[in-house]
Amino acid sequence: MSDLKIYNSYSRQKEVFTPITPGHVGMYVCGPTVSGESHLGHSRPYITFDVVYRYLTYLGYKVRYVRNITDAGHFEEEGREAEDKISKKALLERLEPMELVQKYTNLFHWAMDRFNTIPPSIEPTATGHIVEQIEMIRKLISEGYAYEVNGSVYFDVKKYAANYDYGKLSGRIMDDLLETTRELEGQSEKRDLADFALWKNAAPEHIMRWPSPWGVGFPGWHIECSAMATKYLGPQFDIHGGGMDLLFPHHESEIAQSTICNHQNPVRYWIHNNMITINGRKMGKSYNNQIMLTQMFSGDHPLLEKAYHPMVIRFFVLQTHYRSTLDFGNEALQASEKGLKRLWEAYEKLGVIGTPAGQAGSDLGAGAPDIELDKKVRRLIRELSEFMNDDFSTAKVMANLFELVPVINGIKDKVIPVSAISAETLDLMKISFRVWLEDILGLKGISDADNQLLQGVMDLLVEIRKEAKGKKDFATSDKIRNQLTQLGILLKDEKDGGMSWGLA
RNA sequence: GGUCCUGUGGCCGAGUGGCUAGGCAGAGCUCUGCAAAAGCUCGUACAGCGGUUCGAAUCCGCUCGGGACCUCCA
Repeated sequence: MSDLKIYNSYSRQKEVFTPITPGHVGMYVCGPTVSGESHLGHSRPYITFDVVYRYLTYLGYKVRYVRNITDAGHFEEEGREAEDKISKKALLERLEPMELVQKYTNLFHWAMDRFNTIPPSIEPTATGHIVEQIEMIRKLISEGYAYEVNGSVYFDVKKYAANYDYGKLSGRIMDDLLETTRELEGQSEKRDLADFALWKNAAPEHIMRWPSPWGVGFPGWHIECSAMATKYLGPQFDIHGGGMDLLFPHHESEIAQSTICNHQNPVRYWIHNNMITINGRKMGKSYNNQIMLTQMFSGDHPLLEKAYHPMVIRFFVLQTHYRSTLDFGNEALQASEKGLKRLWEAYEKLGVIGTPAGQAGSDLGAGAPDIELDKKVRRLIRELSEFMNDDFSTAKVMANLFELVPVINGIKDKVIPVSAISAETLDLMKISFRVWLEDILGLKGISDADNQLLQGVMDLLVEIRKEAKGKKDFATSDKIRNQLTQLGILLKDEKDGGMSWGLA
């Protein structure tokens, strides 16, 4: 169906993508833990996999995209009581646990919408799949790979490692794991330090709790993904994505659980995105260096020089390869902002080239065809697919789109005659920009000027200014432009006598 | 300590051994009533030291620096 190559974290090499069921793709991506507000770091996986989803769809695959909401809260915070993060905070904020979870889920959805990410096909919650998780744990016990102690159930990693390749995904060596695993609460009841919890007995103060065959408790962190992925995508599916920080232990454990339960390796292609760093360090709770998305959008954070539009962040993320780290910085963000504006304006100009509105039509025939230019344009467009097929190289895709910008501006400003490129090439450019910019990269313009009323008022002002300019009444024309500038509206004179405007 | 990744011009970043990625900032020029925008031109960067090679940012070794995971984590 395509020549798409994906870097598979499991094999550590690029592999040609071949779906299990021809024409269909099952993709699971680890979603957010909604015990708190999403920060800038969270934008990376969801934007990355949104583009993966969009591209697979563009290639013609019918994709079932499953992304979970972790709302059951996790535990085992070192040194503390086995207290659920969510329930603890709930007490502080005097909210019901589910009320809190709902609040952050809504906030997450709001941010994802602003990023223009397409909602997943299914967005299952951990709390909504307690039954499935319990069922899976039962199965693991009956298979002999899990054991119960004091109302908790653990996965027997040592036994699994003896028969399967535990640690392959994360490059871990079993012997090292046994030595380097830290002392954690509840460790004593495990048979081995490397074992992980499938079900935890809930202490009395623990608010989130469900009855189970082993008593009242709550599910372990890794089991939800295995249970929900199996339920909606089957015992083996095509793509599993998530942040690199989830490689171990989360994804390694998922493989172990699912393999025992379903008797096959659950995932064909593992895709992991790299981290967003700030001053070279990963953004994360433990580092206390996070900038929340609400703060990014509002500019309300000491590290932010200004507010950044969600599309600027999306652009920023896509300008680098998903497997590289991306370093946060005001200068870099502002570069993205200007870059996006330039690209988007060129895209809008492209839309009217060759039409009566954009070109007078009189000088359309002027100038000889520029074979070289035509070839260059076609090459740049052809390469877009090649780059994307090479493990989603969005950075290169954008570089090529930028190389087309001077061509578009040149034609618009009549530095390059329209006739330099063939009508077919012009059409190809128009279609390509729409498909790549909007459909695949999922970008949108930043300007909020889609207001009918404002549009009408601006048309009027532009009209008056044109008249003033015609009479060489520069006092009036400058007044209009300067006053608008103060209001945050940039008015620009075009080469062809027209005027364009946009919000600064 | 173990495993792994990484070090590119002012900033962010592509880079498959030989063919100036790209964006932003900066400089000059053109266009323009002025401005903005736009167009053209410019910086010869690859942590350091060795090695392999006709040729290395790209492969190997060492040194120095940064980071990730091993604990919740996108």
